[in-house]
Amino acid sequence: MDKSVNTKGGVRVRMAPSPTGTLHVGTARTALFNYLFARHHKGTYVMRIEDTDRERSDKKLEENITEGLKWLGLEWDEFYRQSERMGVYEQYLRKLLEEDKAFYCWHTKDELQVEREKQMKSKEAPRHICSYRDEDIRDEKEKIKRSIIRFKNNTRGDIEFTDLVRGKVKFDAQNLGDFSIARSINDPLYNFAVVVDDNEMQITHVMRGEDHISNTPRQILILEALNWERPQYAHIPLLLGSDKSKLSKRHGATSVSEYKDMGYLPAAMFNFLALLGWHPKDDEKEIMNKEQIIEEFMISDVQQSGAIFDIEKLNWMNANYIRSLKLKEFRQLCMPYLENANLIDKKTDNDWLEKILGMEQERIKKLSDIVDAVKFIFEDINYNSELLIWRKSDKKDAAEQLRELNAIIEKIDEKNWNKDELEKIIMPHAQEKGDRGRVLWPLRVAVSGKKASPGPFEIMEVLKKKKVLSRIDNAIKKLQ
RNA sequence: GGUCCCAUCGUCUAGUCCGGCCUAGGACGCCAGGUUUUCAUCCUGGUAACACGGGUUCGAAUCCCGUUGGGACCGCCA
Repeated sequence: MDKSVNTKGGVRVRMAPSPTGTLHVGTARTALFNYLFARHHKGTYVMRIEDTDRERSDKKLEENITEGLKWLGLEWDEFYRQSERMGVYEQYLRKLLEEDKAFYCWHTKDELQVEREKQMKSKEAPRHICSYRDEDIRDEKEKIKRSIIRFKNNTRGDIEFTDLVRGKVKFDAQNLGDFSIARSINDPLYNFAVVVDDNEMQITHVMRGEDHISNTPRQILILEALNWERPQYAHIPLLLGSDKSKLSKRHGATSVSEYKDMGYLPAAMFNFLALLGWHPKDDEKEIMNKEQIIEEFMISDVQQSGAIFDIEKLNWMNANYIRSLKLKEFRQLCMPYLENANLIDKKTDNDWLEKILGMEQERIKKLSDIVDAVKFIFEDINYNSELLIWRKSDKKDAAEQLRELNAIIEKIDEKNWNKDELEKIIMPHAQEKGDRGRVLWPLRVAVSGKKASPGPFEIMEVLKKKKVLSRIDNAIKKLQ
């Protein structure tokens, strides 16, 4: 199996999304592999919007795709839109027609459907070998209007190509039939537009999802009819859902924009997606930045089987990236979520906010988690009084500890109100009791209202004296 | 149904091309322990896989054949 990559003369790759849906994470991963390959080989990365289907293409979706790709950091070197290149396709379509390598077919959709079903029933390969393939209707305007253009497939035997991730792959050309290449002379179909563009844009390596593998022989036939050179192909395995079928809506979020909104960081997504189907030579380090990944990426190391999109690992990775954020960056990233939840507004003090966020930075997995995590600081808390009781103690003791704390805290000057000072005063007191939990647990629950939270002193600092005292009062009341 | 692709822990994978270093390594998850008032972090340890059957060979996760299983595609979508 020859999987050697020919990069002589510089590589040119393309990503070719179709604006008929939002940017799917699977598409993003394929785009990422193209990007990695281009950057690794210091080649050119072309972005081409495949919007030949005018009815289904949508500018809004195109924007969702380009925004998503940019967000991930996959910046391109050249940009094209197929809808703006219709003249180019027409030129080559005419050429094929003139050379009798393509023809008009006026079978109706219904006729084709019936034919297909019949073939499937009789265990044949579904294909259309057109009975009109040798008719010349050049001058019959009406008939042309009802026709589509098909490729006249006279090839016998196998079409073989070497796939960079799979090795040799071959298809029987006969099974392809006279496949369609255009709706009309100025309305090309996918397979045709791709071949023309890949040639015009001098694409050296076609790297796309495995679901395109069966299009490859058709594209090879077209390109050979036009006497063009073949690019090298690499079919990337699909991204799968937990049931091992192609990742789709029913498995959960599939759009890059959804993950962005949930608060996954682009660097984490980049890293995670790169590791799905590819692995660096060095086993140990999986947290890698863009430069390291580009440096180590080899298309020949790409896995041949599909990879399941495992949200658990993404969460772990994202938490990792969140933790490594500078506090200020973290604050800026969190603010939209907090504003949205009406927890903060333009007047909220940034230093104070950073203290709050700093408590939770290493506890959350994605930015949107921050809202629930810090809500207790901003809003009144509500909890069951049972929660106040330390596991080795009882209700009476909890109330007693809180009363003692109240007296101590009352005396602390607001000027010295910070977590270090608070700890310096309260810790020795807790230590005296022999079991720090007896004091610290009820205190922490009283100020947080939660079973699990940051430490009491940090919380007290941001809550300020007045609120702390009132929360402790409340807790004591709850215990009566 | 036809064609093509794939097959190592639950998941992502290393090892496969060039058979022995593999009593199969790493990461996520999970479990246990340590640190901590709790949670998270951090540290230590553990759990768990070569789909099956034949062959080739002194020796197979690795090569060959078959079986089984899974997936993708089969449009006047891309």
